Amino acid sequence: MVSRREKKRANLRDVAKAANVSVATVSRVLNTPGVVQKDTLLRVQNAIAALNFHPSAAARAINSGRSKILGALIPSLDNDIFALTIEALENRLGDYGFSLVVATTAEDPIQEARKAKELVNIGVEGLFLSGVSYSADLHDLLRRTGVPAVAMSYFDPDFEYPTIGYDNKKAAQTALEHLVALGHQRIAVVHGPQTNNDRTRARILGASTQRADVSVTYLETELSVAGGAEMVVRTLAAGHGFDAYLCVSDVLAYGVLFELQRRGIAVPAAASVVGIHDLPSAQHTSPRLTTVRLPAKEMGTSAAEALAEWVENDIRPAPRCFESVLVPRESSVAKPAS
Amino acid sequence: MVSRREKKRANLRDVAKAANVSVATVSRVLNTPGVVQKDTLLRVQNAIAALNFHPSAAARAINSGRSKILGALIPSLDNDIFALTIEALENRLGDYGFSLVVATTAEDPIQEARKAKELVNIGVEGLFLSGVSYSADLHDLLRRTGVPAVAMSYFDPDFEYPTIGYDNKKAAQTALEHLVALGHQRIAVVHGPQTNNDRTRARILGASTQRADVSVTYLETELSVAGGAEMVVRTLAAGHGFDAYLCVSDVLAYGVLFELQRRGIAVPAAASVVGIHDLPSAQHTSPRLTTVRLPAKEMGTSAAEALAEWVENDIRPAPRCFESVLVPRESSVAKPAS
DNA sequence: ATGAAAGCGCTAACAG
DNA sequence: CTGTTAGCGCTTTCAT
Repeated sequence: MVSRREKKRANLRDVAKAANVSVATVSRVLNTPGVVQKDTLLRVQNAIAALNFHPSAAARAINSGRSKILGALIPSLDNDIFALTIEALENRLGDYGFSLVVATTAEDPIQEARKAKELVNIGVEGLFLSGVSYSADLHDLLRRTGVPAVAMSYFDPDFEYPTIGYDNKKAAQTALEHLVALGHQRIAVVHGPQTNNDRTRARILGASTQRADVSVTYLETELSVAGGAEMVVRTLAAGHGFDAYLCVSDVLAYGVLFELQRRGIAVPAAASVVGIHDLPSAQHTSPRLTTVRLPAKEMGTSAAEALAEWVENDIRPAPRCFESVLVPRESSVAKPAS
Repeated sequence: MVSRREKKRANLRDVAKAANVSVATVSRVLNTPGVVQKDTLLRVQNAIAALNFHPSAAARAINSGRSKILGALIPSLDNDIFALTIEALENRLGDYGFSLVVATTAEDPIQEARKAKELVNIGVEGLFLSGVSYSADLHDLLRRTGVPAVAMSYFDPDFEYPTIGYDNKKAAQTALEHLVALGHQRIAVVHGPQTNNDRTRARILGASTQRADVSVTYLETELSVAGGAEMVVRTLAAGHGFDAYLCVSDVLAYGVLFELQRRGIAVPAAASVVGIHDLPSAQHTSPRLTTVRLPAKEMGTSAAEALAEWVENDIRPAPRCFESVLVPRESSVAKPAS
């Protein structure tokens, strides 16, 4: 194996020498090509190509104070929930010349703060947060360093940082109202851990009703397909009989749907199931999943633009709320008169 | 809003001044604390804390030539297939002090080469590749720059770069043999696009048999749940009658399973379905999905260690092949005698 | 329009 | 054990 330091990369000086100009000129053709004479420009560009020169990002960063790197703090990649958003972020950021470094936090504030610090230390110019509940440590870090940050997946115009997300409470409300309108009265709300998860808490808040003839039972489990399945096993064992399951995430809904079917409980005939998110596969389950669509991709794209503009042009983005919309499909149906 | 450039970050010199030592000493307490005297050490550390000093990654990189950043080129985050691996990569890399920047390529060699170049330009010290088929451009880039790279999701001990993955052909073979052993004779092999995807090609190769009494039909579709579903719609419309569907990825299997059920074709009674991968949710579908387990997480962890060691200690990792194992579940069953 | 030269924040000899 | 001093590769005045 050849050593990987065989021939060192060409640098500004090399190019300057080759093109018979000063390093300053080379730097100019790189950054402000407009101000250099046509023929020198060409000569330098040729030298650059010939030497296969690529400016060192580090050296550039040290001078300009710009790393062109943004960081994203996300709970997990374990499920599709964030993957779509991350992909959208990365794609849009590319257009702005930013790279994205991803750090997972497992929804743990300690880890979140630690990873945030690492990101700042490697020089990220901005941060994407998931939700608005973060530790005092993270808060301090952001204040001290002044690193711009936008929070995604949540909307709160009063939050310290711009939020680009959706109204989680309303989304859950929409789902619940759908179920109530369908005549369901004993409703199970299946959700993930509330600790450190403001999205979940907001959705739980939304999944409630004043109506006396409707009972809502809140069931906490792991935020995963497995968690949803396990919840069904547990409620059935406890003898609960629910008309409908409102799952605060599609991932949970999948688990609930599958497990109900496995137990011979027909969906939607014997129980309705609705989710929140509208993951790509929600329209392919059998029956297809009724859910409230959260525009993960659009949100990612928008957040990317917002933070890029902020970092690049110092224009602080306005908070933005994407609408969530009910997508009625076959997993929910009117309760048969009993 | 306060400007984010209010008070400039403290630097080495500031700390040196505050601690009444030279910059070299400060640098030492940062890198080789062992060699500096106890009390000076303390003094410097206090100054560091007091000034809230954080070394500049860029400056460090420019000197040491080390960015402590690794890049990953992956086809997509759209489905769970790579998400688990990425998460494992990121987690393990953290232990080595490396950050991970993720770039998606949409399985397009042009994009792959472009993103690889970007990654190299921002100074990544190593690259994670997905599979072993990459463009001449990428190849050149790697040769020229000498950036270490490991290829994941594929095993080929003769590949130019170390591969850390699994035997895709064998995995498909395992799945097919399972189906054949069950007595199935008309088998549909559902797969994603072969173009630029060596994993898919290898699996297709594996999903074949010499037996004259078994017919295998290859069906190409989009690599997604939607693709699997659409395939079923198409084959049914064409009047095909298959005993079993061998889906070269769980994602496809989900789509096939769901769509068959929607059409009233009972799985496994009327048709068996098997996948490859064993995604976390495969054990929760109804019926649970028979699949061949590919250890995505372990592979990610291992690849992280391999590349970290290579970059850090210049020890080129040996190729590594993880075993795939059949996980028989309820979606496949012996063909009823007809 | 171009060049000379002074750094950016840090590491790494080399002295002491 | 600690300080001095060169750079690393680039951007940026300030001259010319």
